Amino acid sequence: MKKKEAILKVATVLFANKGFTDTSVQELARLTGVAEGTVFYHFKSKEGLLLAVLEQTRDEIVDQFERFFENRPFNSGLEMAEEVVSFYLYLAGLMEDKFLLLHRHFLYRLSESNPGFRENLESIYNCLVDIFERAISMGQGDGSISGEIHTRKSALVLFTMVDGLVRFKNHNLYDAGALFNELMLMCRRMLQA
Amino acid sequence: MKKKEAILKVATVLFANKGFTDTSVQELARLTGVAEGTVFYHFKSKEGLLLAVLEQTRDEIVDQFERFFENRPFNSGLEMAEEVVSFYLYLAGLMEDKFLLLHRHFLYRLSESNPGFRENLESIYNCLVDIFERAISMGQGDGSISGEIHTRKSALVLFTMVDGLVRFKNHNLYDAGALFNELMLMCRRMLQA
DNA sequence: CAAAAAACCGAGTGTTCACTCAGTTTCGTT
DNA sequence: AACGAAACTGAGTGAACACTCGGTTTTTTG
Repeated sequence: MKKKEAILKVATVLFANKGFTDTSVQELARLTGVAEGTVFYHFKSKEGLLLAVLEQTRDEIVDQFERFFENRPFNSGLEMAEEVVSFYLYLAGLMEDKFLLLHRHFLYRLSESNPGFRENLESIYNCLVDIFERAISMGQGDGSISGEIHTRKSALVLFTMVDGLVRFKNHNLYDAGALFNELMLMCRRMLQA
Repeated sequence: MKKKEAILKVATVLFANKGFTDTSVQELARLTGVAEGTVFYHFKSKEGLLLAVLEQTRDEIVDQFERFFENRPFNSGLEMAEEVVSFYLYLAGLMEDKFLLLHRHFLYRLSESNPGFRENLESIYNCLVDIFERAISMGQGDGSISGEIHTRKSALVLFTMVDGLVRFKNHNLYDAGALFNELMLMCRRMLQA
C-alpha cells in the first residue's frame, strides 16, 4: 500500500499544477518511481485516479475544518467569522496544491458526466459555506453581526470573496499576504452590526 | 479574412469550455467549416491561436469598460463603485466565454513561458482594478466612501469578490443572479463612510 | 484578361497518449 | 519451506495529436 499512496501524492501535485490532460501517466509513474502498469493496477483509469485524489482532498479539508471549529470557544459570532476567514487562508497556504486543484475547471467539467466528482465537490463547498454561515448566524444571535443581512447568502458572498483571493494568489496575480489586513477589515465592515 | 475571424470565434468558445489541450485543431477546423491547414495558414501554431484569442478578448473587455465609464456622470463615488460592480457582472454574462477563458489556469501557466500572455492578462486586470480604484478614490473625495480603507487594496479586494462570484457562476456552483442583491448590499457596507 | 499573390485544402508524418497483458516478484499464512 | 494471493512490471497496441507541404482555388492588381 506504500506505492498507492505515493501515486496519489504525486498525482495531486501534477493534476493541480499541470491539469488533467497535460499530466501523462508515464510522467506520473516516472516521478513516483513505479512502473506505468502499477498505476492501472491500483486505479482503474486516469479519471479514476483523479477521483481518488479528489476524495482524499475532500476528506482532508472537511476533517481539518471540522476539527478546528468543533468545541471551540468564541467571544462573538463576528470573531468566529474572522477566524473562519483567517483559517481558510491559512489552510489554502498549507494545502496549496489541493486548493489549486479545486480551482481547476476540469473538475467541474467532469462533474457533468461523472456524479462522483459532483458529490465530492458539493461536500467540500457545503462544509465550507456551512461554517461561514454558522459564524454569521451566531453573530446575529449575539448581536455582533448585523441582522439586516441574509444569513446564507452573505455566507456565500463572504466565501466567494475569500476564495477569490486564494485564486488570485494561486494564479500569481497579486500577493494575497499583502491584502490580508485589508480583507479582514472589509469582512468586519461587511458584517458588523 | 472571413475564415480567420470564424476560426477565432469558434476557438474562443472551445478554449474557454474545453481547455487548451482538450481542444483539437481537427475539431476546431471541422466546427468552423475550414480545412485543418487553414488554421495553420492564419496562425503559426495552436498556442499562437490562443494568444490571438486572448488579444481579441483584451481589446474587447478594455474597450467596453473604457467606453462605459468615460464622460459618465455619477452622483457619488459610492454610486460609481456600485455601477462598476454591476457592469462587471453584466459584462461577464454578456461575454460569458471570454470571462470563462480568463478563469482558466492554462493562461497563467503559459504566462510563465510566453510573455505575450502575461502582458495581455496584466492589461486586462490593470484596466479593471483601475476602474474600481477610480470609483473608490472619487468616493473618498466626495465623502461617500470611508477614508479608513486603503484605496488600491480595497479596490483589489472588491474586484476579487466580484470576480469570485463570476467564477462560481461559470462553474455552475450556485446562481450568481440570486446573490446579486446581497452582493450589492455587501459592497455598500464595505465601502460606506 | 493575365499574371501574381493570397487564401485554402487535406492527405501524410512522426510523436505521444492511455491502457492491456503475460509474466515476475513480494508477501502472508500454515 | 511451500504455496496461493497480492503487488508489481514494462514492452506492446491502436488511436489521436499538432503540424507540414505540395498542390489547388480565389482574389487582387496592373
